[in-house]
Amino acid sequence: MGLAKTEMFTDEQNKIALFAKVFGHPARVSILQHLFKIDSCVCGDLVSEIGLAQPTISQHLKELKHLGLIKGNVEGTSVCYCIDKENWTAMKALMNQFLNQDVSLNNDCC
Amino acid sequence: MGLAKTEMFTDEQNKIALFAKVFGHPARVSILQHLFKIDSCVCGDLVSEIGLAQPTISQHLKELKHLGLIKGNVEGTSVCYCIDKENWTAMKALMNQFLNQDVSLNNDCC
DNA sequence: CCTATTAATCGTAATATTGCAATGTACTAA
DNA sequence: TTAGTACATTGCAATATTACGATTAATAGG
Repeated sequence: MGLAKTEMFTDEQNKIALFAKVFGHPARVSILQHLFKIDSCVCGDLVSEIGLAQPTISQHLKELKHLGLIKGNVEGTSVCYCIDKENWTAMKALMNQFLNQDVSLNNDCC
Repeated sequence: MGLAKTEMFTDEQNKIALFAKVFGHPARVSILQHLFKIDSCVCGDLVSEIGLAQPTISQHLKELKHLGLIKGNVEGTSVCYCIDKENWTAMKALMNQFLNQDVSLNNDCC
């Protein structure tokens, strides 16, 4: 199928999965790290920095933008992309809640 | 293609992507949350709890196990799955490092 | 206007993921 | 031994993802 049955899960579970999915490709991890590092960016930089073809980078940027994690505005012939701080912070809170579930329980059956 | 070019990224980036990918499906998020909640589990519980077919759950468990996030031992006819605390903690550290990148920079170009 | 530059979009091939029916395996109980 | 239970594996159909060449759209500079 290749189609997740999202209707049987909670909104929270689906939201966590959506964010995680976008981090599930090293190119997008790399793009985000680069945006944090240089704190302002254009697409061209990313193409030479990362080494994938321009349409491929553009597509990854689109996915990140679609989830609201980055935003971009046109600056002449190039586009300036950067992290959307507000949405990043909200995403971080959601993910931390999931990741920081209490691990110190007594499930010593394994 | 459908094939990520992992060789052009750092080990860290690939590792983050691998963990994120496994969280990129709501069924696996749900399984992990359930394992945390009841703090000991068998597969049958999950099948009735989550509502996907038994082979599907089994496959998701396999992926979680492959990354070391859960472990399971056979208990008679059933299998007891639970969170692998040590690996979970290590994964958490890696993901937090990625998620907690400093957001308070002055990228006010956007 | 014409041309160069930059990035988005389209189209498509290769591969991966999801889900499940059918089947297999391993153990338990009678 | 036989039957039942619990889970894993196999095989396959439907769909999604990744990557990129070719093209398009938008802007800048002459």
